[in-house]
Amino acid sequence: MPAVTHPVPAADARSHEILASIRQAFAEKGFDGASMQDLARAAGMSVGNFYRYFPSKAAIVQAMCGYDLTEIQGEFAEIQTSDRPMLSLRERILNHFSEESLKDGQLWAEITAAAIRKPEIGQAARQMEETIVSLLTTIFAQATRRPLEEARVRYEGQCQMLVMLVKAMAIRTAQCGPASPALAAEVVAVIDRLLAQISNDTAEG
Amino acid sequence: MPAVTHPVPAADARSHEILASIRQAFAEKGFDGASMQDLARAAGMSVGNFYRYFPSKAAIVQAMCGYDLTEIQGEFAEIQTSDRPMLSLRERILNHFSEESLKDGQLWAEITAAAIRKPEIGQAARQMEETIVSLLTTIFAQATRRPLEEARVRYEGQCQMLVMLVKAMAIRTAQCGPASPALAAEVVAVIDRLLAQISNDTAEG
DNA sequence: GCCTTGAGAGTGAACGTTCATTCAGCGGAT
DNA sequence: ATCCGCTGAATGAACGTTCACTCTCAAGGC
Repeated sequence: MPAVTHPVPAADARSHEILASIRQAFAEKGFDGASMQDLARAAGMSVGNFYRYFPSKAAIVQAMCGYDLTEIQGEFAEIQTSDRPMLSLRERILNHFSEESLKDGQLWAEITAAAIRKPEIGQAARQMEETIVSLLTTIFAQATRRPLEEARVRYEGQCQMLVMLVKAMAIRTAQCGPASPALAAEVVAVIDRLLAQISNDTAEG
Repeated sequence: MPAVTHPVPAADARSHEILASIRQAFAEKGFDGASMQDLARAAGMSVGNFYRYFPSKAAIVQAMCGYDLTEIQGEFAEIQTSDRPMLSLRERILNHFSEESLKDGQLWAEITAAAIRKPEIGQAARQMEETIVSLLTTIFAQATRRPLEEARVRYEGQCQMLVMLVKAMAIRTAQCGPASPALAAEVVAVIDRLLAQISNDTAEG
């Protein structure tokens, strides 16, 4: 197995399976609310064996972040190879609002709260956001035909705004149910304005 | 004492004192992370006595929401009686970004996570948001000289967007530290556009 | 003046439960 | 015979909650 530079290796298939099966239990009970017994039961194994995979709850969250991150990187790879990356990006973002985000929002609410309390988790969560910002930047650089470094400083605010908005919507959906059409329209308008602003900001004209 | 219609009376002075003194401890340890012993110690009293004021952790959060809500209602009252309510509102919103929001963001991250898990807390949190939306609506109705009912349906999306943005920024600040100037500029731009849009939407021209 | 009363604020030990964590031991493969 | 993946009972600490108790003090009878 190649040594990974991530803070948590956890890349093996079994860990992924376990992570997938405890995801819901973890989201429903929260970081402190979910006991190791709960999680082991959700994973369908004994407590002792569970400890062989995740020595602490923080490790679970870190691994979960890593897991989600690779998924997101895959999504971005698809976006980048599509023929209209900016449109494809928009579509994926809006997709996050309509479906499945109930579970995701709950999980992210928990992770966010835990990230503020536990430094190790905070680091993982922050690294996740930074990576997403970086992936967005790559797409924006491509779309505007600007060097990556220039795009980084030029679109920093927009990237962070996008990440914050998507996360806020996911959490809000988990808390209040699907957004009202009025709110959805407002959010889409902000996102569209933001993306259009970047699309019209190409180098050389 | 007059009967209050709020779900949680908790309006007496001693409860307020206790709430203020456990606020930080609660935010730092989280809903499940903070034990009743922790909270009693933070309040400077014995466990037994603490239970006389708050029979459960959910009751603490509910009372905390009620407490914050009256504070916010006071703020809105000041805004409403100022000579330029829309400007005053803008100022107050931006104020929330610069200062003190570290502690508030942490607390709100905790409350949000807990709100998804525990229905009683979810109700309190949702009621809080609804009240704020309602207060915003009142100001917007006044500024546009429209009847309240019309303003309610007309500005629903904008109000919810504002609440979501302010909360997201507070939580983000607690997690990542003060926002970069680029992000701050982006958020302020969205808010200004939103407020300007409403200011220019007066009835009769 | 002085004693009695009782209600309100406060205490902290005690209860049974659940927690994170460990580890002696199990069956099946080699 | 020996490894290996796995089990689940065991451990002590910490948990939420209760309760018998003390302290303080104002009211009221004598």
